[in-house]
Amino acid sequence: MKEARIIFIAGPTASGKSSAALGVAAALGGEIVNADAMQIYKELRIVTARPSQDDEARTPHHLYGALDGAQACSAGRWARLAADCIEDIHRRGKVAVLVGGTGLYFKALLEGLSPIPNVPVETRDAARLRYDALGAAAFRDEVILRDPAMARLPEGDTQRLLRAWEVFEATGAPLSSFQDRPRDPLLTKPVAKAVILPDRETLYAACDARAHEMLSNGAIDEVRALIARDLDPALPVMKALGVPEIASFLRGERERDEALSLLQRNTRRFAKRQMTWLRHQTPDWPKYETPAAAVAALTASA
RNA sequence: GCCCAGGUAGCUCAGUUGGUAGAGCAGCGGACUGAAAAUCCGCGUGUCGGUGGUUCAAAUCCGCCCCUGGGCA
Repeated sequence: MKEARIIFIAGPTASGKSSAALGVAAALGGEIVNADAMQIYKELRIVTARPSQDDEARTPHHLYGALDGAQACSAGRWARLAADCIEDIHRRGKVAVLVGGTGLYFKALLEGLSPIPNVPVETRDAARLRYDALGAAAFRDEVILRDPAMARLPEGDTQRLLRAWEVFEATGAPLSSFQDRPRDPLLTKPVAKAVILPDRETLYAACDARAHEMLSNGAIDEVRALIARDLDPALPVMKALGVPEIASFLRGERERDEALSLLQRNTRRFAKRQMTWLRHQTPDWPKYETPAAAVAALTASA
């Protein structure tokens, strides 16, 4: 592990991975790179529980608040940004500590994504229009006609059906034909990995506490400001946990307490999904129950 | 102490004239290839308060006991 100058720390929300990253970076002389799909947008510092300005002042942080919410990030885009960051950090002679909860992002960097050309925004919009025009069932039929392998997708899986449709529309080739090709990893250097998987009860309590704290510490103003921008509701930033819940409170559709318990529940469910993903998709990553244990393991042989 | 009303899933409750139980919420399991904090798929998880009795059969009927509300003392 001594030669690993890239460190990945993954874990569900509220598992303490940010503090683990700080610990590792401090011990090894590292810089931190965000691997979280929502913390990359600049609008939501509080709602996405980004590292504090103090933390950022103490240790260099990258890809936090790096993009405007008016644009959509993607696994591919993030992976390229992250690869560049890692290169820069290494040029400075530091260790790159990547930390986040978006498993797909780590996977995209580590294993690469199938080589699919960029789909223009217009095509993406066209997919949505087509979906609205045809309805879920007929849209799925059309996708399967173009790419029979997509028959595995249930009618309700709008996001993947849209993706299959737009890739065919943009390239004239079925999505599965790209997915069958070998992927090109963006990283070839050795990586030390850790997954933080806390006890379920502890994690849920942390989720609840975090949501509560957010709401009393500016999350509402933050979401109000975001809404004022009047962005396309389909944009990722508009779907960050906390945005829909708080927005409905701001519209007067529910009480503050209701919004809080809804946010708490949704946060717990999200954490559960992350745990499932991490359990099954990272079989060879060492698992730790606490951030401290992960830090200890990652810095032990350094 | 007496009189009511209740004790059924983690919670709130349904449960017709007796046929070993079901909703909502919570929860659990799983999938995951460029919007992944997304998008989906699946699953009732139960000493029906306890104990005797009636009955072929009791969450349902009867007795006693325990517990929780409320009322009267």
